[in-house]
Amino acid sequence: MTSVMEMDSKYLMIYNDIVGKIEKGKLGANSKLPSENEMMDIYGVSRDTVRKALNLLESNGYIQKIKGKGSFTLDINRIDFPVSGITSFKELAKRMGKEWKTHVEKIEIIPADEYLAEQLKIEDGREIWEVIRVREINRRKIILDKDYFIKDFIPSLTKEICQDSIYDYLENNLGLQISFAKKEITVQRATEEDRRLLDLKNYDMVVVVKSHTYLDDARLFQYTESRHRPDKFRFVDFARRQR
Amino acid sequence: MTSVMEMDSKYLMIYNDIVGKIEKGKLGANSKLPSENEMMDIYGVSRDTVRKALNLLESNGYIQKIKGKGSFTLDINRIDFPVSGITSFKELAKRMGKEWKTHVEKIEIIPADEYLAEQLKIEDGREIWEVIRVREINRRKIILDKDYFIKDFIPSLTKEICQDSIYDYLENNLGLQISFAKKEITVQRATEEDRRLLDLKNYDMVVVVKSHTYLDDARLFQYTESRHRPDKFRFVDFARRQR
DNA sequence: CAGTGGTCTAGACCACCAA
DNA sequence: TGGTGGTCTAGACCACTGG
Repeated sequence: MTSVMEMDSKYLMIYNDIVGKIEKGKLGANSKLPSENEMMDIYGVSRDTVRKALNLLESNGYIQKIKGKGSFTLDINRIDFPVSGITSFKELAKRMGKEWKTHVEKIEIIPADEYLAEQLKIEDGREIWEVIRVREINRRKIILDKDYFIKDFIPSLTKEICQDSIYDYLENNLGLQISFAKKEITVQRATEEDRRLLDLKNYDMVVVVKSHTYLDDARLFQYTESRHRPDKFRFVDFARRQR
Repeated sequence: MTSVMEMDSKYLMIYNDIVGKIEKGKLGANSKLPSENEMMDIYGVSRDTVRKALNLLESNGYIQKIKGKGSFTLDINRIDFPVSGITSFKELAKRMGKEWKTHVEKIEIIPADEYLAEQLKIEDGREIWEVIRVREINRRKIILDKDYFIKDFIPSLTKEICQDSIYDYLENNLGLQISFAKKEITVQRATEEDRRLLDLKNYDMVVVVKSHTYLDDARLFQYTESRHRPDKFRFVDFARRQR
């Protein structure tokens, strides 16, 4: 209904400005950024605001701050497919610039069985959406996505929405704010369903990414199993050492 | 030489205090934390210091802050094997409380070949340490770790160090500060070496985790390939949605 | 409405680094 | 030594939640 007012804060504007410069190559690898004091003048903000932007850049792997020396861009190749984080297939595919397609195999309201009820932390038999989609990249069916949403959050769901992006619909039409997810990556024997729906070649295993996704107010609303052909799976992560 | 003075800052003390309460179960799932104003009194610090602690808790998946309502603990099961982040096998094994053992297959100084030179961003032929270790858990050889360190950072290396924890040695004896890493997870066909050194049963694939690890001052010093038996591999991640 | 977290400011002192 | 980032403070205004 109401369009979300996108009022970016100052520190986010600085963050986005520098991210842009890094990704567009205006700031090469290992460049020294202006000091925090200089940035105060450049952007006309307080030091704390500058620091908020720099901390975000650091925790997202764009820069490294070194006490007494300054902040430096990292030469990590951030362009290459950071599956880490919460990103919809559509967002990802767009970034990769590959030819892609989604086949919607099933959209149905079902009562939660024991397993799904436990995953979604609801009572047995509560109504949930089951959405099964096959992702095709470069004309090969490579990913099988099985999504389960608690019905209460999503009154209606159409094939068009599922073919485009469900996250897009949730965030821009229903006003739901997706906030965080817990993910688990394992490797399993392929099921009959995997073999039927995917182009598995002669592989007998699939990579399974299970996600529990939560809203802004910490309510769990989605459980997903994303099943990938092993040779086409790649997960890139940036991690900082915990002291 | 000099023992590192561990002077924790105020916000880290608050962070650790709350992490402890959550992990010891003193703060159950979905508990409401005191408000930021209350915490100022409780800990006798300024609001900004409280907020730094809370932001750390939030980005590490311990709590969720909700505007106008408060901060709440998440019921995410943080005990279960968070392979995410940078953690040595020893640290991990200790946490899991399983029976484990490390077999050191090889410690050698070799000249970097073309591939390793590229991975470590050094010239061909520069001296590097090659350390090959097999990790045994519950009497099964499950992980093959192939580590490569730039020799300049590590003058000497012994079997004892490799059997214990190289990270421990680097941080506590050489005074090197490990800071961040870029990781990539893929699945590959098992090599002859994998089959020879691991108990692969009848699996013909392995999960390969490649890491580039960097020091505090953003210098790359390590490249690692960690090769896992597929059924024993599990990677758990906590991710926040990027706005 | 009072209380909450989100942002921003101005100023202070410290530890580290390079010259 | 002067410049850098790291921590901490006190105060301000805002937007959002609840009763």
